[in-house]
Amino acid sequence: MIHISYQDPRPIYEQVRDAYRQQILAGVLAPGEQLPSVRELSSRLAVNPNTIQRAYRELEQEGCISSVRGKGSFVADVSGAAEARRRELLEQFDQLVQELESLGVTSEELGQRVGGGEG
Amino acid sequence: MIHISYQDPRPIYEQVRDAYRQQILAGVLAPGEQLPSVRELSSRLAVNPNTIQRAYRELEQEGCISSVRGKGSFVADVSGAAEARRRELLEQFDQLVQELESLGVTSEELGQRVGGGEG
DNA sequence: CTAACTGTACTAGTTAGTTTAATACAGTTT
DNA sequence: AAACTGTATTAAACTAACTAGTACAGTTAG
Repeated sequence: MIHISYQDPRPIYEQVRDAYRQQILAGVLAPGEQLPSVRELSSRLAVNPNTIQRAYRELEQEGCISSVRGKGSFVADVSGAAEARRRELLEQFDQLVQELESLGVTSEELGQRVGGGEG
Repeated sequence: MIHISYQDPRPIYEQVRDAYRQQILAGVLAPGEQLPSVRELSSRLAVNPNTIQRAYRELEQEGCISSVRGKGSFVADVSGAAEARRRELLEQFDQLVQELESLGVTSEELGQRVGGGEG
């Protein structure tokens, strides 16, 4: 299940969309697996069905899910969407590295940080 | 000078605030240096003075600038603000690394990426 | 002191985005 | 036929961002 927070400044539909995208692209939810229906999820999260529908619509446009009238919404085959997301995050990564280095953080320090506990 | 974009979904005051914060903490603008006045910058960017004032107010709260009634706004001594910003960006960095690794990007790949052209 | 600059505060109105609400239609399944 | 599914539409409420106008307070140059 996913959670939403009213403390989070992001709109609800973005929280729902981002939470499912993360789980789907990470493989937590397998291709073909069914998502809760628009009405059921809106009821569980105590928000309006339109809010959930917007999240699902954007997930479908991204290629993360496939919605079929009368049947439901299902996790899609996401190789393409995963690659697009990877590129997007790597771009953010490069920008972040650049700003951190302008603040005096060294490449070595960042390298150790991604390495975890290897060196 | 800084630029704003009406294509950018971020509010104008955030664009102004973030642009100056970046330049100030990177040392592009030296401590003591005077910023354009609220009225002058609002005129140059063709936005309302209130919008600029909000950006300046937040920069002052962050410790990046110091505003004095009647005199103007000046770049502050930013060692504290820089350290706070560094911590903030490193937290974002860690989250980004975690999400990238959940997409199958390896630590090695990210390490090479921060290193630039060293390997 | 006056004029022209500076930051700051306040109120009001507009606009855009988010969310809710209610309703309706279309396809699937039992 | 009934109960589920996604989808579309319209209206309203609410909030944040932005604009507009005005006013006040401190500084500086004449």
